[in-house]
Amino acid sequence: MGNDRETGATRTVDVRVLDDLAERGLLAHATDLDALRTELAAGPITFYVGFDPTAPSLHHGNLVQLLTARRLQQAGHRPLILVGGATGLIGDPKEAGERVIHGKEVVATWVDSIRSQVSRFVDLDGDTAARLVNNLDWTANTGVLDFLRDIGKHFPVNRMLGREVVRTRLESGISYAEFSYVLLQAMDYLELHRRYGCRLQIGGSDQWGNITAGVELIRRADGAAVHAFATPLVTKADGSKFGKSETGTVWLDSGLTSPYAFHQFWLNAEDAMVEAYLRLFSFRSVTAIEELLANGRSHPEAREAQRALADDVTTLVHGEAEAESARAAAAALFGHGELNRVPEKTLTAALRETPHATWSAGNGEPSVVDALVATHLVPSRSAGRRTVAEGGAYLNNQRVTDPERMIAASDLLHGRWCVVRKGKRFIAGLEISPSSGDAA
RNA sequence: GGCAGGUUGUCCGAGUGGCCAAUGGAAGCGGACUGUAAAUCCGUCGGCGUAUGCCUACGCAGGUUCGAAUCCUGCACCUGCCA
Repeated sequence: MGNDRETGATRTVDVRVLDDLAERGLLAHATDLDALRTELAAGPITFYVGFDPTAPSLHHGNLVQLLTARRLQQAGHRPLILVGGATGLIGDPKEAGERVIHGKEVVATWVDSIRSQVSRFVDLDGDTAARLVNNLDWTANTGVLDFLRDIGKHFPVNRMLGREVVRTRLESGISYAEFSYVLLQAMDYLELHRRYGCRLQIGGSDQWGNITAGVELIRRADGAAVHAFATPLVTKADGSKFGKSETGTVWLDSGLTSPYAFHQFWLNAEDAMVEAYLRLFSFRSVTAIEELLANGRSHPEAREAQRALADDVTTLVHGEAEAESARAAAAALFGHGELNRVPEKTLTAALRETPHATWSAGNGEPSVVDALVATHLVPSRSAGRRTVAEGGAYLNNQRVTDPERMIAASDLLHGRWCVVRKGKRFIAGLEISPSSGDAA
């Protein structure tokens, strides 16, 4: 990359960024690519990507756009990361139906948490420092008349009605608020274009309609030709949504999805898709990825590509230390050695990474079903009994077939832990704590 | 506006008075095989529960009946034909 941070002189840019993005499969839709390539090569440009606060955290799907912003920044361009304090109050229309509208205070707290979350993916200092923006700053004081005259006047309703989402929602119903969402997002681009000279918007392919609306608004309102491209929807090999059936949404917030669970998610990527995921989510070069896969083909059981993917993405999102802990925990728990040979310190650290619970010895010996329920591996005692009946329950990696099987002191590893497993890959720790105080 | 048909479990879709928590398919979950992958095969699959048990459920509200997803009445929504 041709930046010369040391001298602080006129920055140069990596002229190959766009080709790299294309090679990684990151360009699902785009406006005039040749024009964009020329402009990106000519010097640093300002671009933007936006996220609406619909939850306290972003999830793995948002990562594609976030990392694409990072790639563009590393290539010498200036990111504007928009967190939609205004658009989040309205809601982007989706096919499933009208969104639940959240309280303003709630959305405000989500804006805050997402702003801090987003910060770790871009560089906030230096020549190409990223800037965090909030569209509430320019919408909050916009009067409805000005909005309708300056923005609304540029939107033909017949065109708006032709949009795919709107068409499907005309059947089930769509509120005026959601119908108007596109105007807000288009206005964002216009505003960022005017304020910061923003000339490129990126986003997920589901945002493409909103994105092009902004490009068009800028053309109509300011007569300027700006750019946009959309990243693809990440899918599994069969075309279904990636990350849908695993244990719910894969959040970037470590309080919602633990680094261990996050690491496991990537580690379980399908063989057929792991190369595509590496291109999309890792910062390894495409040639390095190809080499990694070529080397792995002779011994796929080592799943080197999955490990690289899980390590890379976990490091990006949670940092090297957390990635290392997650990796070490998996090694200890999924290793083929005896669990009681795992040193106490390692075992404790590993189980602390997984879902874990404490059982007070004062409650008597827990049964296997108790352990499954306590660690939330199953939602109820019935489900726990069913799991045991199906042969899917393990205590310290030994299958348990009797639902009445009690966990005795002799079962405990290092006198306090037992490793509870459901199926092949769901592991949890149960710590038996001596009933402090009254007993003993 | 008139006539006809529909509304069933996470989804699709059978079921026309008791044997119905409801055939079948998909998804999910577990097992076998593997590699914490895919495919395949097997099992499981409303909730709770130690239980031959309890609760909730066949659009909504009533009714008939010992007994209703199934029959009757009203209401809501969807589909087709006619105006």
